[in-house]
Amino acid sequence: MNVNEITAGLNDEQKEAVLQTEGPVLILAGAGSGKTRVLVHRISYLVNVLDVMPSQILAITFTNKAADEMRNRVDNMIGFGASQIWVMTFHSCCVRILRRHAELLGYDRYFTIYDTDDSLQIMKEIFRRKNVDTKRIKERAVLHAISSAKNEHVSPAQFARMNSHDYWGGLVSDFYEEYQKQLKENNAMDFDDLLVNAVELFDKHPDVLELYQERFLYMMVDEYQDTNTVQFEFVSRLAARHRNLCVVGDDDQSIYKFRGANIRNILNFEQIFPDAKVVRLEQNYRSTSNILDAANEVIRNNRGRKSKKLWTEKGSGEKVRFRRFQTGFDEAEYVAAEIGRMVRSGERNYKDFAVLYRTNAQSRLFEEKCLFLNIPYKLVGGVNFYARREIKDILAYLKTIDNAVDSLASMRIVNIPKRGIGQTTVNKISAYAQDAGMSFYDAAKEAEQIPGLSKATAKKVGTFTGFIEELRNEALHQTVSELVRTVVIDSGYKDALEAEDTDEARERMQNIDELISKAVQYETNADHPTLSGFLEEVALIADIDTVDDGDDRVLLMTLHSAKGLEFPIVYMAGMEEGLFPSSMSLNAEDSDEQIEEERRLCYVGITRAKELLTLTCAYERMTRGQIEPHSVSRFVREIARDKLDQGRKAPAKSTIDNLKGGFGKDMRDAIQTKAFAPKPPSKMFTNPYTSSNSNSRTDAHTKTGPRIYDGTSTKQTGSTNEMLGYEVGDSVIHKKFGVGTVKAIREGGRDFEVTVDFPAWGVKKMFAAFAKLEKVEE
DNA sequence: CACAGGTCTCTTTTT
DNA sequence: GAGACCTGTG
Repeated sequence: MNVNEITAGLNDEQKEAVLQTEGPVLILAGAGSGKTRVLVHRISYLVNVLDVMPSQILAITFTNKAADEMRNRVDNMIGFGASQIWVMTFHSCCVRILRRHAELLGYDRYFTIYDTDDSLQIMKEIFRRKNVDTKRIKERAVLHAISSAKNEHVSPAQFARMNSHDYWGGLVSDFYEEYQKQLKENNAMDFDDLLVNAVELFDKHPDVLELYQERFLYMMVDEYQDTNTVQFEFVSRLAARHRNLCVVGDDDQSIYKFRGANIRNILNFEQIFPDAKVVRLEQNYRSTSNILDAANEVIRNNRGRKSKKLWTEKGSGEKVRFRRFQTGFDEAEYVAAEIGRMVRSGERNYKDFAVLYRTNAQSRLFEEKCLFLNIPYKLVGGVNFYARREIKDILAYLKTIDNAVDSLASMRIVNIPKRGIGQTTVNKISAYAQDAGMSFYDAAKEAEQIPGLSKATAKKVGTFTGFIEELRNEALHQTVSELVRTVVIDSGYKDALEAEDTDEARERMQNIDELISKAVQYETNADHPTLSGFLEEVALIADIDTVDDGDDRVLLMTLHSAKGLEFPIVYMAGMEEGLFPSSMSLNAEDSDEQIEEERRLCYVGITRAKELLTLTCAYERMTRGQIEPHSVSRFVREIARDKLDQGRKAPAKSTIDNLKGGFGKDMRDAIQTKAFAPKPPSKMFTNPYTSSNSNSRTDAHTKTGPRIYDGTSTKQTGSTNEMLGYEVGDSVIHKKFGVGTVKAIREGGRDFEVTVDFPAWGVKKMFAAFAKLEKVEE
């Protein structure tokens, strides 16, 4: 490949960014300006034209998904040798380096990586030991303070020097030190430590730093606006020698301040590197001009930006739509129904759509409506797969096998499944371990010597440690996936779950099966699969990384998760003051700054859309179980009225009225479901775009179209239909099991026990209030 | 020691 | 509304 081939199809600025390989380079890449493309072509140019060895190139991204995508495109473009290029996230890059040199920092190479939940457990233990009243001081607040310190690369000692003058500062210094001590004893690092320790390694061992400085002739950092101070230090130390550092970012898309991102890294790049070349990519290849205009109108309300004006050659496209609904239910219903309609009409696939919102809590409404309308979706974020209890349990076994020093892991599983080892026993072992300066697991191995433990108890503990020792032997000649299977079966975990015989237990078992497939996947992909390697990959995975672009489904996710992605059709939901921008930002002391960050988030959201963008909001929304009125987000108002397609105004109808009338809570719940369910057209909030019900009624494609709630049925008395909205013989939909037929309804106390036959799951008995079944028309 | 039932707290965003 | 934590009982 020659230069012309590599730069073919690039615009002048993109070409410049590709060819400007020497020295510091700042690429200010507006949304949708083709920055990934530039980076990929730049790497190709380095390798194919300048004959740089692939192993001398380091490209850093924030998410695994971004790294994978870049890796694939690089592979396709340069082929042989591409795998030698380090395309990694900050965290995985640091881990890779730290594994190799962990001993120099007093860790061993099998160190474990703690997630936020693990950190919280450690902090809780410290609170207990120090007898701190958790009502007055929150563990999470302390952890947050520690994390901020780490992001600024402030050590416990430095922190103490700077902050010990007041009570809070003194307390945090104290806990910071203790927390670090605890982690080190467990041979564990948290997310922030990975960066901090990598930088520490470089600072304390110049020879190691030199090794990597020599190696990486060319470095590229993506999403530079979201780097924090340690990340900056990491990068700048590595690049100090050859100074071929190319950073790509957009200050308008800086949305991770809460995580320590330091926007000055990008704003001051030219001060830090006075000889930096600056390239601006301002042509947008993603969105129509209407969408781009809306984005520009919103973001221009921020101050202190790098001057930048995105433009496009694309046509104007459709106007940005704005729709306001009575409730969040109506909003979700509208969105889901419209998606369903557009897919059924054949103009779109499900994967063309994304629904973006500010908070994860909003996802439930959309999930429910999608299920209801049989729309395939993938929910990104929320509870991470790897944070689920059963997964953490199994991983704790693996961690104990791999790194017996990780006391958090061994304490977690010593009585899982139940072995008759209670809290008292755990405390005694733990105290013994503390005194002897050993790990929990090592102390457990000496159970019979621990004072206060009965013979019988010591024997139970011995069974546990014996089992772990067996597993260690197995680990020597079993693959990771085999080992997971062995753990699940031999520990009795599987039997315990099966004995429970509940839906929840079955779901947990399914998750474990999924973990096994992930292990298999890891074994096939990794060059040298190891247990540590698997644990590491699993620890650093983000939910967005699991999105497969090939699947045909709607994506539901937060605005934060959507960064870096694009979709033909985007819905931004919950455009309301107090939700977006969040009330937190409105009430904060540095409110102005925080609102600017929210505005950048809004900008990110708008610029995800290629063809059609719909902003939605609700008059009233249920928060904390309470319905509260909401006004339209300032961000919507910042877009000139004539640029918005506002649909047709509809009369407001308060759902609160529907709830009045002295019902008990159960009754109210039952009614509430109905009140929010699709209503007959005559009663409905009518907007030309929400009339999905009348459409789907005649739509032959819909096998399980939306239920048309018959308002007259409330006039009947005493029937289950009135109470539940369905009766024996009806088809109902369940959140998890899908559509099934009601076989029986039995009144039991305050609730109904409903028997439903689900074709895919068999016959289930469930309580109506809990199962939230909804009738579907056949 | 295990479990059930009640109480309290918290919801911004995440590698 | 959901999850963690506490408390009392078997």
